[in-house]
Amino acid sequence: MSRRNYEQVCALACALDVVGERWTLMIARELIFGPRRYSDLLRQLPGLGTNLLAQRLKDLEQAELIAQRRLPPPAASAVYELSAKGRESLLPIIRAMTDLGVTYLQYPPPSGHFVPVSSTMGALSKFFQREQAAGFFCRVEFHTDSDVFQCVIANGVMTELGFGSLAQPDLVLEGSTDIFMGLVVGYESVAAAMANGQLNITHGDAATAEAFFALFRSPHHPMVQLNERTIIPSTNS
Amino acid sequence: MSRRNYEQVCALACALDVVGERWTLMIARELIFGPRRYSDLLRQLPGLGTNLLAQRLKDLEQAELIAQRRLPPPAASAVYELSAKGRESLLPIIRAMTDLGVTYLQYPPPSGHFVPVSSTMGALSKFFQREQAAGFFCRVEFHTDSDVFQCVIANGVMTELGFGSLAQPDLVLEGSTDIFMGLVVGYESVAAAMANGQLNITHGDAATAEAFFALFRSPHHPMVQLNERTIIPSTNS
DNA sequence: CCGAATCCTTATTGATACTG
DNA sequence: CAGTATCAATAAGGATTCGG
Repeated sequence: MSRRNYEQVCALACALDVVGERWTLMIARELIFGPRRYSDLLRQLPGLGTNLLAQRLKDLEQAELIAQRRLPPPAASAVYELSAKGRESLLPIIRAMTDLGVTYLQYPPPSGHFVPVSSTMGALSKFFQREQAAGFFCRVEFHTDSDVFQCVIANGVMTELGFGSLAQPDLVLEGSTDIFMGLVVGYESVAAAMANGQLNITHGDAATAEAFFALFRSPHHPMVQLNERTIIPSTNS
Repeated sequence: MSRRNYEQVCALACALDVVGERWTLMIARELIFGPRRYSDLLRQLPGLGTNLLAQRLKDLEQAELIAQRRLPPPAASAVYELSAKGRESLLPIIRAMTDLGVTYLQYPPPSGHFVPVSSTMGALSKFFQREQAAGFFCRVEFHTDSDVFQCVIANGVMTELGFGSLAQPDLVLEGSTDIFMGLVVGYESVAAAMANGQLNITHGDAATAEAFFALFRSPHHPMVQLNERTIIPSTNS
């Protein structure tokens, strides 16, 4: 009852036999910024059935690309994380894929589309403009309904990007992944999002937030075009 | 009737919506070394139904990753080729994938596995050891049942790798893709393959062929291990 | 609640036959 | 040769259930 595979003497075919099935690379993406639980994965991947997730995790574990780690009691929960091999071999694939994918990304997205946390974090990484950030220091904590993540810029370099909270944040933001993504790609402005009530600054001030999000930009047409539209503050939900 | 897609605001998801379906990247691989006809693709991708090939080609063309070109009469046949965007965005993906895939490649392959021409050519590219080739010059032409391809090493650098014949070859080899692949990864020796009748040297001599294939090696365990087995010339079919 | 396993429906695929 | 049309086999999606 082996999985369907290409049965070719070909490195690409072998790779696709391992990570080419639906959802496999999406699951790997979810693990890039840190270990995640089964239910985290399920929540961040709408449409993925629980049976398939279990299957894919097993396949990835057997391929030694991820590992299951059982947290010490009393946590009593297991987390999945990328193995060293997984990080080394999957990250280049995902990087090359996202380079292609951004050329098809539309913003704003068709309604009903989901904005995963890890995609928002990926945008922070991919759209960061180092040249704009020279000498900049900022420790930012993001809070969504279900996740807390952090981004640290130290002397113009992004030194931290991952889950969890910060000891001494300069800025603590509360909002949905939609809003955070909109701010990163430049579709949304801090002022408008605060006026909407979609963005809450728990710690720090709006000026710091403006300065932080100014460090990011998508180089692609759809977003540049939409960026201009933000001159007129929009009230879209 | 739109294709199933992930419906996420995520560059990886967008990329997978475009090239993540079964066979899509395999078709792209077939176009790396030059334009190919519909029937070439079908022949090199056993198991791919003709309806699916037609569908995938349409999808890739719509995504502007490939283009259909109609050859001038009297050829009267159409070929598919990678577009500039296709080459720029798909080659990094395929490269990253093959880096993963070689770690799972087994040699010799389970029986019934197919050795595509483009995979053999890919092996020539991937396993070429520049350090071993310093000052080497060699123009090699390969003939299989259905294809002719060439590889030129000039002053230790691989300058040509693609379909078609050479004006002044130093070496012309006739054999199956299986044999060529075995020679490239070091599983098969020129002497044994000639003795078997599986390799025919139409032009040039065995010594040149030995010197040429000595330029290649797979760095991975399965092949290294098997390489040692070739000390005992095998008679496997 | 977490981490699956089981059923059942729907969508995609693979193989074959057929057409301009 | 370059596809379309058809249909059976398979895999994915969704709801529900079950054991720690």
